[in-house]
Amino acid sequence: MSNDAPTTEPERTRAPNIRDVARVAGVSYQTVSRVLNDSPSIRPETLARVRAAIDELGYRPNQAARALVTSRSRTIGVLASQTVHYGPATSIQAIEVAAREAGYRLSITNISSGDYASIKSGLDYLMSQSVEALVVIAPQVRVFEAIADLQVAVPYITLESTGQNTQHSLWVDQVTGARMATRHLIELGHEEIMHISGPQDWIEAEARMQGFLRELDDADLRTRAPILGDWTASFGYYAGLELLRYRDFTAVFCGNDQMALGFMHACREAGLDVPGDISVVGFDDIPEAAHFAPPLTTVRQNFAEIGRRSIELLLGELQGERDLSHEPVRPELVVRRSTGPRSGR
Amino acid sequence: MSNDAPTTEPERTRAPNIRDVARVAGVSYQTVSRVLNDSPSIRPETLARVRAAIDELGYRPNQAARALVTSRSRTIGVLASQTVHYGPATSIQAIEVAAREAGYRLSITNISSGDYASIKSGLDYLMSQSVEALVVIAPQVRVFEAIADLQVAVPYITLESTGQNTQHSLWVDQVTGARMATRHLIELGHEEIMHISGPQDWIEAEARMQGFLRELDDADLRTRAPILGDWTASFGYYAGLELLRYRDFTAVFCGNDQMALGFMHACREAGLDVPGDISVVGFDDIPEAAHFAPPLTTVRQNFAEIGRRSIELLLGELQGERDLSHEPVRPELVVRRSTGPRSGR
DNA sequence: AACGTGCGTGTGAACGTACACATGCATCCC
DNA sequence: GGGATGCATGTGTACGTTCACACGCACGTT
Repeated sequence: MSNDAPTTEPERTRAPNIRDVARVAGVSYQTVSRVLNDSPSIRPETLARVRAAIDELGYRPNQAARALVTSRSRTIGVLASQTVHYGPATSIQAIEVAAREAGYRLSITNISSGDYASIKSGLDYLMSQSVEALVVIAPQVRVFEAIADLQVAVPYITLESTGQNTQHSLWVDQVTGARMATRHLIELGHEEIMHISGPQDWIEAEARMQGFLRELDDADLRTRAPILGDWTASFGYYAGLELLRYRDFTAVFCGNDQMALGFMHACREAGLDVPGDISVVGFDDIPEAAHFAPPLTTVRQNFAEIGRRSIELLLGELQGERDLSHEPVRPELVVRRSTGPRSGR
Repeated sequence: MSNDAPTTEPERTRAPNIRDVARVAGVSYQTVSRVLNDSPSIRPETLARVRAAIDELGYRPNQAARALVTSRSRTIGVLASQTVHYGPATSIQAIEVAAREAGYRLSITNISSGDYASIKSGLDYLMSQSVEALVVIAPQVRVFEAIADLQVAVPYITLESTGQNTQHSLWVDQVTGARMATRHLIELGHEEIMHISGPQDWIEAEARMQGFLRELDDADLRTRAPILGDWTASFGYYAGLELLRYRDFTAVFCGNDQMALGFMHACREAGLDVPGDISVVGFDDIPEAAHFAPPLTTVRQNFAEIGRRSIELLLGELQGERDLSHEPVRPELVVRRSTGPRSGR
């Protein structure tokens, strides 16, 4: 049956072993193991022989076996919820780069919904992979319950904060960011300001809303109930169509850039000028925001920085450092052309 | 030093074993194993006892040990390159959902750059994780060399195609999509059409460019050298500023929606109306495209569908199916308001 | 000359699980 | 009524690796 050309094909039945390598190199398997783990005490000559054998056989260490005996997977778990979004995706990218540089890999799992079972299942999977540390980019409130319930035994960090779990959190100060955005509008003379928020069970959405409300409060301006959206441009559009029927406001602070885009679309359709008639501020500063019509004033979050630092902290904790002092990352207001002084209506 | 409250903390030294569970349940470890693997022949009573023991100990099967002995990881590897982009991210999301439903998990690795070493390293990692199948969403040309060189022994599928490796590819027909976009412009009377393309080593970019050129050729229209961009809105903007100094064209086909956004921004700054003075078509139909100014005519790709089907095919192949007949997915032209008849200049 | 010391290397165990096989027991058929 | 059959469960072994320890050897020291 073996119609294959009778080349040097070595009976492809099973992947080469550490012992196979040892046999070829003429050493014991332990010596091979030492080579793999960069042991210092090994003769250069032996090292070369082993390396040659590895190449010859195309040997690749079996991670499962290694993980089994060491209980170290050299893997960092990521629990995410919306990897399609620009922010999380950017953070994850930075996390991967930082992890890779430290010799770690990522195991990413998405939770399908924000409910408890889904979160627990995702966390469960990561723990059973024996990840050594955990980054949580699933900004739903229930995540914290799940982490507590499962008695997560590895260092972990969440990329958002409810303000209570600061020890294990690293976050862009959303409240401050929202206040900056709101103050900017106030300083331009706006007094009737709307807020289109994200979903209520998102920590960021809640924080941005709080910042908005507090800043208005401090300025003794009327606060009005924010609209609860879903982060999409479409929602911003339809919310805009609705809101603009009354036009009892001169500025809008949107929970993210996409909703701001949709809202500005609605403004155009209603024949209103941004910023002439209505000022709009977004949040996130996605790369496209600079090219909206008009270019969007927004609050920049350094997602990559957050990702990098989370790995830095986690790695430190893995090496026994206990001093996890970290401050919230300050966001930055980027003023473009979607905001202007209140029109003299 | 242990200042912890002396609660019922159960000597946290090591995670519970399959044998620990067996001891508690009063059965052999093999019986526990059977419960874990849904073996049919087990008494309901025993089953319940084992389940109870599992819950009591908080036992979680060790995936590394399991993978070691079975050589099955129940994991599908994903080699990606730009998970920040909407398309890949959407596909990955769909892949994860489909994989999860089939009891599989994902191991995603990003290649840091398009060079061979980076691709090989990523592929290497996935293979050493003993993934059972592979989805490649890294649309760089060199990926195919790497797959061949490493003699990837598991079923794999690439989410793009060079036209030669159709057996292992599942793809949206980019050429047809580009032709549809171009024909749309031609039918509107445009004769001088520019193309702002993606990077040359991206398979999609190349295919879209080919479609564009062929359609122009079929219509006996003048073809001109496409601009090679980098997919970003900023590139579209600066390319637009440059191109509009001459204005020797009346329509632009952009390689993706982001570049189209940037280009339209440049048009506004140059005081040109879209579509009055210049028609613009994008590619991808990202969710924001419907809210651009003006809403963008573009070519929709069903990224989620592609993701779903890739898992379907892979799972079929894992179960021995050899008939991997699959057709390229047809894209769809979405006409919005960024295109119009050629102005009578 | 005997001895500790360090280096380079080898031997036995262990990690936690699944598979092949063996066992005890009840049931069925001729 | 005795052997074949099926069910529920238990025993040995293997997967590929690392860790703790043991070993032999060439040093330099006392």
